[in-house]
Amino acid sequence: MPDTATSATSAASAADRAYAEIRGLILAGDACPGTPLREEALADIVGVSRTPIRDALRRLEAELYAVRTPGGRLVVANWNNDDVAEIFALRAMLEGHAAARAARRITPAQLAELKLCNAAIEAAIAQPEPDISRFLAENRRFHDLILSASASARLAAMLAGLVEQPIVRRTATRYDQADLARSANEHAQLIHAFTAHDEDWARAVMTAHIRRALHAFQNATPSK
Amino acid sequence: MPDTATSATSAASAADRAYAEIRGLILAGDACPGTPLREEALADIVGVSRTPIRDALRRLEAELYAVRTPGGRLVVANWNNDDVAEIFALRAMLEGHAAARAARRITPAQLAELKLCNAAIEAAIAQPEPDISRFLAENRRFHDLILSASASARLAAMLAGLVEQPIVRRTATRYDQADLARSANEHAQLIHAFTAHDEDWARAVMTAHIRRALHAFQNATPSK
DNA sequence: TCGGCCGGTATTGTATACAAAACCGTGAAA
DNA sequence: TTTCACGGTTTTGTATACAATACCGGCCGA
Repeated sequence: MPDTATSATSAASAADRAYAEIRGLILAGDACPGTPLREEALADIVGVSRTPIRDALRRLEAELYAVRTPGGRLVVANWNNDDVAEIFALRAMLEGHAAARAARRITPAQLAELKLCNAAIEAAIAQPEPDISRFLAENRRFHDLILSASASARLAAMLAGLVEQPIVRRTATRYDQADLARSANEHAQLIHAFTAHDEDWARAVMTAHIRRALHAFQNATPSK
Repeated sequence: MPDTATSATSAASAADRAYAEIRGLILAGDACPGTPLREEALADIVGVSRTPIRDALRRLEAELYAVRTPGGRLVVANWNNDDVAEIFALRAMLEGHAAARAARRITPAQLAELKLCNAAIEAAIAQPEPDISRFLAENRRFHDLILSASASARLAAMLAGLVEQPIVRRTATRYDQADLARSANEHAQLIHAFTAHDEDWARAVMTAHIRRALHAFQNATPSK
């Protein structure tokens, strides 16, 4: 079962591989909250020296996958439901902002690409047995296209650490066919807003799109 | 002439000092946009080895002070007026969100501290010759207090790389006495909103507070 | 004259060695 | 019994050496 998050084990720098692998350990639950992240131990696991491990840990710390104890040690962070809700709230704000910017700047070529992308999404979910992996890949591409149309490197950097593919997956796997169709429909609405270059419309649709995902996610993970 | 941004040269890790020093070089204009940031050269300047320099550069890259060329080299980023406007827009959103969260969670003790802080601000600007340095220090503390009352580590992390003290300084030094008073008045309004635990009010006042700062900044730096 | 190969040089990526500091168990004194 | 100090051990911080790769000049052929 290939996992989009934990793969990418080759053809990148050692630091990138270390980042992906350690992140995978955390997200898979192999390293539960509070587990110390010791550089040498991780170096053994990943098969590289401490230097790229440190690099990876700095990134994970910046994205709050790890937190620093008063003494300077790193441990796996504990994400409660509130943290996840906060991530969705921030995503809603920032992606809403991205959509607003994109509405003003999007080019006909980008718009065409967006339409093709959503067509692919509709194709993936139209079948009796929806292709969730393809839905996820194309969904991600859809949001990335908007982000690049928004032309703000800063926004892209801030969102990079916020879009947790495993969370998106957990949300999407709980979507029934109607939910998936609703998602594609919201994308279509976004395309209309972009075509009209209507910033407010685009922002509102995107915000609603993501806030709906939050509640779908919360229904998928009821108590804890 | 002590500068709040470039000082802090002691009693911290070498990586922290390197970060502060390199950041200072960029913000002071000693390293103009496009200048390559070579690790060894910076190591000589700061007086440490390449290891903490790399650490500092990774942070500066994450905060978009530096950008990476296709080949993996770092150069000083070029911030145009649009970038600065985007920073203010993001700050307005995120600090607005922080204010909303704080309105729900703030404790009486935190509220009292906030009142004291704004009293200090009012004292600093009430004189015929306003104490801008003190205004800046207390203003920063005011915003930090709200951030901590919002109780979101993620929000704090995202805002950390966004609040450019030199930009704030450039804005404040152009404020006349009426502007400074208006700023303190907006803080007072925030305190009222917090006292009433009115999220929407707090968010609106904070958003307005920061968007006004944007325009004050743009008036201070007209063309370029 | 121009475009593409090709080698030296500069620069970053990674590994390792050493220094400094934090953790933790032990034991003695109150 | 509790608290505090101490020393060994573990862990991170920094420096340095080496490897890999990108840059840039010149040279050659068209």
